[in-house]
Amino acid sequence: MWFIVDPRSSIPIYLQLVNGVKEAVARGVLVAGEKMPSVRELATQITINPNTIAKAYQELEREGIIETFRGRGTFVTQKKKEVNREDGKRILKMLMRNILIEAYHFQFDSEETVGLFQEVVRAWEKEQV
Amino acid sequence: MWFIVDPRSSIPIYLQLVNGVKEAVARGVLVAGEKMPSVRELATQITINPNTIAKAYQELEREGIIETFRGRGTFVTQKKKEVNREDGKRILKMLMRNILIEAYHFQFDSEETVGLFQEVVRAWEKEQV
Amino acid sequence: MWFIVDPRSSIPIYLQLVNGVKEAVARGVLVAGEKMPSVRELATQITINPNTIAKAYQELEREGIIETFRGRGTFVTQKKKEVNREDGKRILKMLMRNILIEAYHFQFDSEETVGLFQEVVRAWEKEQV
Amino acid sequence: MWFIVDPRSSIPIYLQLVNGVKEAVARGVLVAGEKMPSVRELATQITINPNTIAKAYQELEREGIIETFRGRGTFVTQKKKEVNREDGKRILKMLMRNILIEAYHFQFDSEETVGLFQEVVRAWEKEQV
DNA sequence: GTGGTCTAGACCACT
DNA sequence: GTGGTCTAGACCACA
Repeated sequence: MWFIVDPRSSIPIYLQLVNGVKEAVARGVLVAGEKMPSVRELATQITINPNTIAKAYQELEREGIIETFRGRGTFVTQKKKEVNREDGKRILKMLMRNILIEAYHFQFDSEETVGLFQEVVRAWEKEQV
Repeated sequence: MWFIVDPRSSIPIYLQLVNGVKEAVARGVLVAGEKMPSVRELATQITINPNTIAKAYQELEREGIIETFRGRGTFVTQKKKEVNREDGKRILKMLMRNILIEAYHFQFDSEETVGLFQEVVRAWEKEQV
Repeated sequence: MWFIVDPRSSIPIYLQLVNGVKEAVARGVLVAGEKMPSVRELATQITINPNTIAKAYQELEREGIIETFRGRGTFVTQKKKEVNREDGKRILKMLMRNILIEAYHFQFDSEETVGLFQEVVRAWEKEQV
Repeated sequence: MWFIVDPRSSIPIYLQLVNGVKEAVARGVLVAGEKMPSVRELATQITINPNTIAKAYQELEREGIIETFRGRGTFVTQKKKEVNREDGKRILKMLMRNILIEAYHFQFDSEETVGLFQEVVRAWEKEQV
């Protein structure tokens, strides 16, 4: 299942859910148009308060990943959203820079780090549904 | 100076400080054995609550980046710390995976993402002091 | 047809219907005495839950826009309804005030906003059937 | 005071707060950089649950009207935010169109409606602090 | 049945 | 002291 939340993690539960859904969509586990479990359903399934689930869903809706239809439920967004790739590039670059900093302190040099990244990419591509 | 803290950012100020120092060390701006500014000094310099600086230093000490000698001050750690590279590998892989998820939602494919990473690495290497 | 309902919109579908009918009447597309499609008919035509259509018709009847004659169907109201213009004035003023607030946050000044309003009025008058 | 909320209104309390703050800012009652009352403070003052206030503040932050500084409080945004005036124009036009529809049903003709709008604008300008 | 709103009350991280 | 998160439990509007 794509929703494993660790209530003891320092990452807020609702964010774990948001990330989980984003990952599931990115991996193809959740496909466009697919119905999401209802707030209550998911809440009982993973024994999390419904309000917390709702908060996650609202955040996901703001990010354009899912959309809710009043009275009918919540669904993975159909149409590809418009993204600002320049913004994306800036954010990705920052994240990547952070990785290099972390890598340094774990005593990985640039070459090793690039190798590791390629390894992760290969694993990721195999995982795609 | 090597730290710019943005009080507007959603990242806690003390963490911005921690990251700033880690980056400065990684880039070679701060070198092993170098004296860090005192908490009080830094606090007035960047007009941040001293408690916040202290918390950042505490965290940096916990991570083994700096060390404090009572009465003498705080210094960038001399001896290379022992790190568990396996732990590091696990953490780096997770961060890299997250990048791939983010990249997907910004509509970057794997190839572009790898390219971007190599670009960032090259820029990083040039920046080294 | 004169109603386009967007199930994605945050405005409830039944209200979109109400507004659609009110607009059609105001524009002269629907004229006094004209027969409205039956709930059932409309429901299949625009694939909306009949209950939703019924709720919209109920609201329209409450507002005196349409009237139902049992066994004969639903019609756009014939006789001009009596309205409390003072109430109307109050409501319109409040709506207009809200527009000024929104305009401010979109960085339109009063003059521009009035100009825009006049533009909308001219467009509206041309649209009349 | 700029926070009068009617718990019996059909408009959600948190939205009434959002609109109230937007109005106060537009009128100049709240000025850039000014400190907002703390969530708890406002909650006790207007006897509304703190969570509800927090929700309103979060929405206002998303809209760029206010900004929060961790541990210090919430403030009216300093720098003018970048807005998409084209989007604004579209939204304002739609709101204005709705006014014309409402006006029709209250039996105001275009001329009267424009007159009323100008009246509201004049009153608005006088109200500015 | 679906999500949205609200309350009461608790705990925590940050400054 | 500040906002952020979470729970439990309730009520309501919408389809």
